[in-house]
Parts: sequence; structure tokens; C-alpha cells
Amino acid sequence: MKSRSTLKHIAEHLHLSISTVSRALSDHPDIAVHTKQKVKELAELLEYEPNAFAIQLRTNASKIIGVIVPEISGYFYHSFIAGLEDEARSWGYSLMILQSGNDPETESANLRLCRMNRAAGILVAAASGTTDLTPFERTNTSGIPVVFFDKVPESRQFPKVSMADAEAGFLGADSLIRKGRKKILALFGDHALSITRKRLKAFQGTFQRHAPDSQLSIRHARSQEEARQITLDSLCVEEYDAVFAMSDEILAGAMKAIQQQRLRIPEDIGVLAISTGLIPALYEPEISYIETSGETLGKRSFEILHKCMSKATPRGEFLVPSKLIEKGSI
Amino acid sequence: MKSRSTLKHIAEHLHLSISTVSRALSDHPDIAVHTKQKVKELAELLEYEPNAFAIQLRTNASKIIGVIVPEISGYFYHSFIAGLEDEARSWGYSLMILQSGNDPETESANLRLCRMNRAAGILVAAASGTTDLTPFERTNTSGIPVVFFDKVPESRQFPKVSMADAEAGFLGADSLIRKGRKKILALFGDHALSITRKRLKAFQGTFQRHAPDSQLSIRHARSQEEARQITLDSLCVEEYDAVFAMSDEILAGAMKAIQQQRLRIPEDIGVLAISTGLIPALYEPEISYIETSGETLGKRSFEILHKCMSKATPRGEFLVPSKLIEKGSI
DNA sequence: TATATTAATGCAAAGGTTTGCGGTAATGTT
DNA sequence: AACATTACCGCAAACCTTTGCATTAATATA
Repeated sequence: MKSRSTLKHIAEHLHLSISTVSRALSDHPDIAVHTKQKVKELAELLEYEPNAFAIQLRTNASKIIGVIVPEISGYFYHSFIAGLEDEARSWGYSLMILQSGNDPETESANLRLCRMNRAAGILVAAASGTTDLTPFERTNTSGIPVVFFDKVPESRQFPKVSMADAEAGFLGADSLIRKGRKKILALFGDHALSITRKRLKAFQGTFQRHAPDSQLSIRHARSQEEARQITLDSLCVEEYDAVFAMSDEILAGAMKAIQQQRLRIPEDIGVLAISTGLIPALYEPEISYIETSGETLGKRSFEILHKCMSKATPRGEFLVPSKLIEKGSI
Repeated sequence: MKSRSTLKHIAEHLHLSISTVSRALSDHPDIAVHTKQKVKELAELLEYEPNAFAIQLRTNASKIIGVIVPEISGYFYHSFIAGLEDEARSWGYSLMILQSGNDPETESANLRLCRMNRAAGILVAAASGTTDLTPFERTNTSGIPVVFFDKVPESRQFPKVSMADAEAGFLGADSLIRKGRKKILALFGDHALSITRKRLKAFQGTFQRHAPDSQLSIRHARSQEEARQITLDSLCVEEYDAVFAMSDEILAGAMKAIQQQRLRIPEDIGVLAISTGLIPALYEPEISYIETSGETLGKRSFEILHKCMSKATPRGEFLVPSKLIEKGSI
């Protein structure tokens, strides 16, 4: 185990002071060019790598961004993280990933970890049980900006960035209307979730305004299996023009029922979903969907957080637009 | 922005020395119980949180594990990360996630980041283009254990943990044989990948030994779309008993072709895959699969790395067993 | 009573870096 | 020649914690 070289080593070799070496490596104008060159050469040779701990201790700031999500796997968050990492890396930041498992306690423990590591900023998708925001406030007042994404609390105190749920709901309805679908089985998630309510409201509102004669069957499912069951039951008793799924999980369930019934898409029934795009690409024909890109949300979230970290204090909720991706399913 | 409280603050309030406070908080036997109590109370009151930087600088060790993967999203790595995070957190470690994008340069830049942050250990799934292992060796000799997982290099120099590919291949073949499938379209990935070769070899070998009369059509696909195309072409010219897919990506492609042909599963054709389980659950009936669990691999990888971090130097390749999950597709 | 032991605490160094300020020598200006 | 300016470089403090050793006071032992 080779001991790492430090500024001191370089300084001694070159008969310079530590400060000069430090400044030479960071291209400080006070240092003569030839000195800089010599220092850099030796640094290269000695495979000098700055000690992040020392820097962070001195400057009291790290290049690490804390990310707290309910879980990494699943349909959504991994793509968010992927997009975020891409963007963060290009700015020299690294990600510290923590899962809360939807447990508020773990969540605030994770928060504490971020504080201890003096994260430059924190991005959090709130656990579903989180109501008490004081841990977040404390983090914020201790100088670490907190930005919520996707699962955002009601509070107007923190900047938030999320999918344009209303827009997605509208786009879904609009597209169904344009295609002339009249009798629609619309599957939504847990009604307690704000994401569900937002999407549903826009979806329903659009139909009421632009196609009040359509027949909408709104159903709620809390899991893939429940979605399958509901879809199956519905398809057995009535015929539908189209099925609309508000999420990947719901879509997965609905598609199983449709396959079970051996319905042809789009001839027998049209299908449209709000999705990140991975699941729709698995079927034949591929499913048309309103894209709510995790990657984009990740990149956008970084932007907002980045503003918070500099000086600006953006307020309110930022929305990532969604768009219709037409495949052959409707 | 409230400045954080330090040992010094506590010491001053209590007219104690910094060292006493430090020891009191870590329950050092030298410190009187009532002193400990007073210190802890005040620490609580002042919301004292140790400065990780200072600790890390002093002890020259962090509780951070670097994870380098080609990409987070996709079929596999996110579940690995999820399992790893779970395990790591229970040991007090946090994850620093880096994507290489399959680019060896980015990969070694990421490695450098891990070194700078004095990661306690590093887990890496090698980029496909990686041939030069010296950056890893350098990291290793500088005292940070490196463990490869999933995409592991040939070198016997590093501990490696991966799926039991041969076992999975065997299990796949064995299960097809047991079900009496004779004419099989077997879809594998890029032949240049060692994972492909291992799975294929065991798969083929098992058939040769136990059912030499079977008709195997081995095909290779480098993408989901290619898998779809190949499957479609194959199904058009000949009839098959079953389709075997060596990965989720391939399965996704194959399933599209099967749906395109409107074949019934398992009546018209059986389907079996090697998979993490997410994709097979999307179809009706669900697809039987040989489970290669990312979560398990993550947990196992942490164990190995953890051994490396303590003192032991495990050698060789560790395999995570896979098992057959029977659904209705064969 | 004098000495050895124990309990509790403090001192100070170390870890590697950044940075304000002070210093020196060389050059430029009258 | 006297002074001001410039170009380089070094000193030392600070960031916060851990930890070996010294110190002190109190108690136990001879």
C-alpha cells in the first residue's frame, strides 16, 4: 500500500513552499509559469491526487449531492438517477444514493448522513408516509439546499420539480379524443396520491370540455395485479374502445389482462399510457405513451438544485413537460 | 444559515477540553459517567453532528463505497444497486454511484474520483471496452480494495463476483429437456461477451449430454430489436417447440416477435429466459425464468468487498446461484 | 507517612489543504 | 539615485477531529 503523495512531498522535492505548490496546481496568477510547469510535471510523475477530505474540511464544502428516493429499482427512479448522474458529473459533482424504503425514519437518518457529509445539495423524493418536514428544514437552515422531486410535499417552502402531471393528463385525454375513442377504460393509481389526482383531474376535465359525450370508466388500482384484475373484470362485462393507464405499473397490469383476453391492439382495443417508455417498448405493437422522462426530470432537477447551491433561491414548483410518443397502439 | 456546532463549542460551554468531549461522545472508559451524560445532553441540545470531513481526514478512511457501472438504468444494474445499498446501509456505508457509459476513459476518471474521496472500497462492472487494468491496479495498491462484479475481467488478480452463468445455462437447458421440448430456438447475446459464452457453453453441453437428439438453433443478437428480427425470421420459416432467451433484453425482443406472430404461450410455443424477473412478470401468462437476482448479487458483492476492506484478501470468482422460477410459459 | 495505583482530564500534534498577508528581489519611473 | 511598482514566493492560521502521552487529584497500599 503505497502512501499517497501530498503537496508537501512535491514542495520538498522542488524546494518550494506548500502554498506555492498549491497555487501552482490551481494556476494562480502569482506563480511564475516555469514554476507552474515544474510543479505540474512532478505532480504528474508522483501521481499526485488531491486529498478530498482536506479540501472539503478546509473549504467546508463537498462536491457530493445527496439523493434520497423511496427505492432505486422499480419503474422510475433509476432512470431519474441515471439522468441526474450524467448532468451532475459534467459539473464535477458525484451522487450519494440513499434509499428510504418509504420509511420516514430511515429518510431522516439519510438526511443526517447527508448533513454529516456536508452534501452540496440534496434531492429528495419524499417517502409516502412523510408528513413532518422539520428534518428537511433543519437541513436547509444548516446551509444545505433541499429540493424535492417527483414525490413532493404540499409545503411551498422548498423548491420542487416534478412531472407536468396535469399536462400529461390533458395530453392523454386529448389524444384519445383525436383518435375518436368514445368508450374508455381509464385506469389510475391510488386516489390518495397527489400525482393521481392531478393526472385524473386534467384527464377528466379535458373530456368534459372537448368530448362530453364520451363514456369514461374511471378505475383505481394500487398495484399491478389489481390493475390486471380490474381490467380483466371490466373487459369481460363491457366492450371498450381504449384503455388508458396512468403509469407503467398500471399499464403492465392492464396489458396482462388484454393479453389474457387475446385482444388485438389496436384493432380490438386501443391502448395509451403515461410512461417513461421502457415498458411500452416491450409489446407488439409498441404502446403509444405520454412520455414522462425520468432522465429529463433528473437533469432538470440538477439545474434547479444547482441554482440553489450558487445563490439564487428559486421558489415554487417546476414542471417537466411531457410529450406524446406515437407508436401503433391507438 | 446557522453555523454548525463543533466539539469546541460543547467544550467551551462545559469548561472541558475538546479531547474530553470527543471521548465522552464515543463512550471512552476514561471519562466519568456524569461527564459523559452532561456532554451528551448538550450535544443533543446543540444538535451536534460530527464533521465527517475532519474525521475522514484524521482517520484517512471514509464510509463511502464507490460503485462504477456502465449505466444505471436498463435491465439489471439498478436492482444490483438497490440490493447493495440495502446491505451497505446496514453496515453504515453509503454509496457513491458513477456511470462509465461503457467508456474506459470515463471509467478511469471515475476511479480517480473514488481515490480522491478515499472510498473505503470500490465495486465495478467493467465497461465493455476495458482492457487495460492498470488504473484498477493503481487504485488497489493505493490501499482501496477493488472488486469486480457482473462484467468481470479475465485477470485473476482481483476478487470477482458474478452470476453463476454456467449454472443458469444448465438450468435453462435442463428445464427445457424435462418439459420435453425438442426443437428449440435459443437466443443468446453478443458472442464476444464472456457471459454469453459461459451461458451458451453450459446450455449446449447439457443438451449434448442429456438430450443429444434435440434440435437446437443457436442465434446471437446484440440488441432487443435484433432479437425481435431474428426471432421473427426464425418463426416464419420453421416451427419451434420453445424459445430460450439468455437475457431480459433478448427476451423482450423475442416476445415482440411472438406477439407479432400471435402465438399462444405455452400451447403454440414455450418460452424460457434467464432474467431478473421484472420483464417476465409483464406478460400473460408470465414467463418462466432462471432467476439471476440483481439484489442478491448486490448483497453478495458487498460481503466480498467487506472482507477485502477488513483484512482478508479473498481470491478468485464468487458465484451467486440462480434458480428456476416456474410460471406458466413452458 | 510516604509511595504506588487509579481515575479523570488536558495538552498538543497530526492529518492535507487553502488563503490572507507579509516579504524580497527585480524592474520601471522620475 | 531614490522611490514606486511589479512579480514571485513563503509564513502561518484555520478547518475539526482523534489519540498518545502527560498531568493532576484522589484513593489505595505498604
